[in-house]
Amino acid sequence: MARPREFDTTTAIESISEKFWADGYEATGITDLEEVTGLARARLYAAFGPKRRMLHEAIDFYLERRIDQIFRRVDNGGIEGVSNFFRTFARICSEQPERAAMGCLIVNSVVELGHSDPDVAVRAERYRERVRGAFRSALDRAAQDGQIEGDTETLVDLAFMMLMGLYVSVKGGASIEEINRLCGVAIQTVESWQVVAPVRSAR
Amino acid sequence: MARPREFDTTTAIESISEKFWADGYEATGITDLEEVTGLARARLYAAFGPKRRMLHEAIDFYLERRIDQIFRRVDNGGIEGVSNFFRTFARICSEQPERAAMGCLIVNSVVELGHSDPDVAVRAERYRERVRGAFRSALDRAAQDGQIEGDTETLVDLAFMMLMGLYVSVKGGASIEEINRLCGVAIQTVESWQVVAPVRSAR
DNA sequence: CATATTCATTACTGTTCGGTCAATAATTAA
DNA sequence: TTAATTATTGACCGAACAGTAATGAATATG
Repeated sequence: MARPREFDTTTAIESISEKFWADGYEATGITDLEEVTGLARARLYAAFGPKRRMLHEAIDFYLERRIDQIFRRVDNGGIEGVSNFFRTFARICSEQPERAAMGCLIVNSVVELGHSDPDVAVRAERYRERVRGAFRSALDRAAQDGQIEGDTETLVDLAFMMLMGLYVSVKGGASIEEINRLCGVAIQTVESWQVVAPVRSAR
Repeated sequence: MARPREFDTTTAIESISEKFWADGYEATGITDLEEVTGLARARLYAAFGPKRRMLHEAIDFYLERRIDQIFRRVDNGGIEGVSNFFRTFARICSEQPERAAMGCLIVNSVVELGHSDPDVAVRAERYRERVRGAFRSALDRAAQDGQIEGDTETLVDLAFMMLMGLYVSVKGGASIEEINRLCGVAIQTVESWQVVAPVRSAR
């Protein structure tokens, strides 16, 4: 081999990821990516390929370094794993409102680009399965412990839909009060799944 | 006044609305709008102003002619009003999969553009209140009829989050089976709110 | 030390973008 | 009939777009 690269591709992708995350795919120009990375466009193209590839790499980074980390705390966490996730969601909205208002890079990308780009679609599927998988394993554990009864998959569906509702809401600029209320409903819903006694609990 | 306009602005806006709806704001060029309307760009600009205004008009059309119509069937509809809404959602996904995959123009716009554009934000708020208002009035009626007990607003929140979850899912290219399952969960959830007897019902 | 290979830099490509303008046509009010 | 007003037309901006070619600098291996 020859001359080594003078910048770290991972930190570059991290910056790119943040930009796409904050502004969306079409609204982000290569010039913007030059700014946030401090790299000339030719360097970006040489390292990552065309703009779409940059998005794909950005999503991969986001999946590995954000989503996976967050949902590791949900995995096998029982009812609390899921409810605490929504608690954390609310907390972040309070503590870092700007960041929270960015929503989720993958949800944003999917809604903006639809399912026409197969490379985005496959990553969206990976995301979906990571998130749902975390909910599922947490609730399976809960079922195993006798914490809940009934069909786990239904509860996974519900948790997933509620999460998407939250992402759409924060992107729409919902107030912190509203987000807190929605998260409260989500938490309350999740906790209502818990069997408190030998007798089935009410809503 | 003077020379009358040779085209109907409403049908033009309808076409524009469909294009933004299908492809998103940034991905839609004025050239695309010329195509779908059959009008030269200068005519579009003269009639509607800049591109952003065209989106605003498109959203207004969408609000009045799509959203309002759909949710009129939910207003004061009781539990059935809400559950039937989700049933209709599932049916449309089966019957018109392409159209269903477009999701919701306003959700799409909000997720793509965020809350930075105040003219989009105010329309998003109007949308939110129309949708939630329909759910609320339906559930208020249900409470009035003794069909449900407990806090209506919580149920409105839940219905809204589930709907957003569905919109994100269809945009992400979820299979018809998956959509049917998610709608089933939504319907099941809504129906679980119903008090079946003098005794409180289980989940 | 030579050279092959990769990287960095700068300038630049052609295209498409949103938006406008001047000229002409059509209409109504006076 | 004329003056005023508005709509249509087609060409036309400058700017921003994604992407590239060419040159020079750095380094690993022979």
